[in-house]
Amino acid sequence: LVSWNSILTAFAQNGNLIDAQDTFNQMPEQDLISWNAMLTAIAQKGKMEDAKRFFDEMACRNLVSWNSLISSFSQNGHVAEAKRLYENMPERDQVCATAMLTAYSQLGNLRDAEAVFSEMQFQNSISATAMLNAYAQNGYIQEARNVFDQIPQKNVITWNSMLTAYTENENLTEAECLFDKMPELDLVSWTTMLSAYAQEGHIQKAKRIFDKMPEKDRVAWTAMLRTYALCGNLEYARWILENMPEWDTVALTTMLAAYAQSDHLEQAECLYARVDEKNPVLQTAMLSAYNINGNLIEAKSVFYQMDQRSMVSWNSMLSAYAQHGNVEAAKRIFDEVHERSAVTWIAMMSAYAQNGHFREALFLFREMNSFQIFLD
RNA sequence: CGCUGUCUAAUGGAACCU
Repeated sequence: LVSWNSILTAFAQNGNLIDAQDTFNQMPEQDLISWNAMLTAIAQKGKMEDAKRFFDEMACRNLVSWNSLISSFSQNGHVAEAKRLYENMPERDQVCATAMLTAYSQLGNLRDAEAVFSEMQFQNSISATAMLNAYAQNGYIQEARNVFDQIPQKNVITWNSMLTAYTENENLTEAECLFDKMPELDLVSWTTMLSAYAQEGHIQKAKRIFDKMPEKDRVAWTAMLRTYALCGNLEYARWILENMPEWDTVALTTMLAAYAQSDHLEQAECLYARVDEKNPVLQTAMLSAYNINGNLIEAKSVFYQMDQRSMVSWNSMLSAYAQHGNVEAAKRIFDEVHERSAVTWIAMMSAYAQNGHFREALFLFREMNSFQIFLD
């Protein structure tokens, strides 16, 4: 049973829902762990209606079942639903409280995050770190630091969180100071520091960090690639790409964007052609590379080749039409798209504004507020 | 009897608008 559950979990973590489902159906017996693993697999895919139905069908549930469902709701942006479940739970533990805390924080709702934290029966270092991040992400560095100082057992994640608190708030001096004091450095610590230097334009320092790293993963390589891209050194950026052990979508999109933003569309095309497996994210990156350079025809061609058109690709097409003065086409996309983010709304508003339709832009702005779309 | 393994919460890189 344990091995069956391991297989099930492995599929779930790869996002392979079909195989996970097969495994679940084929195993000789299922225990609560199997049900929970299956629930998580469905929910992580964002199929929240299915997840809820599965949850309701479960013969018995434990805290993990509840926590899994609640975390998934909040991670998929349905914080209100997560909150409803949270308040109806038979009992609560630190896991779901921490998940709610993070959800509130990401909505900018620091009050509720604080409330959840202080109502917790036992605060552990994970929940405290989540609170630290909540303060930091909403701009309260000193409060974050206070939480940090009060955590008795700090692990690498705690230290990394404080490091990010400083770098995200552009306090490089404090970040450096903290970095030097850290008892242990992992990939995240190094990469955080590297990106901080990159953001401030300290290319040499970033490179020095990169060279000092005892080991590097794809994230570190991509961060270094991005560093060179940001300062317009495309050759070094490409060199990094060619030397990284394994390419992934993020590395490739970073390189494509770098080419597109500096008028090297041919290079972008060339790199794109070299990739065998073109996934929707990569296609979207190439599409917007064309759009940045005003090539609506090629952008459309990529767009129509895609079998899954993500919201990001729709947004890109919308603003491409707007740039060409075709407000009607932009509006058509806006109306027909089945999912909108804040970016969609802003893109449509500026489509109106850039083409002189100020009244429509204002109307849309009011409509957006009534839909409770919040800007980051 | 004890221990170990399988499910849920905290930190780093990219593409769409401003």
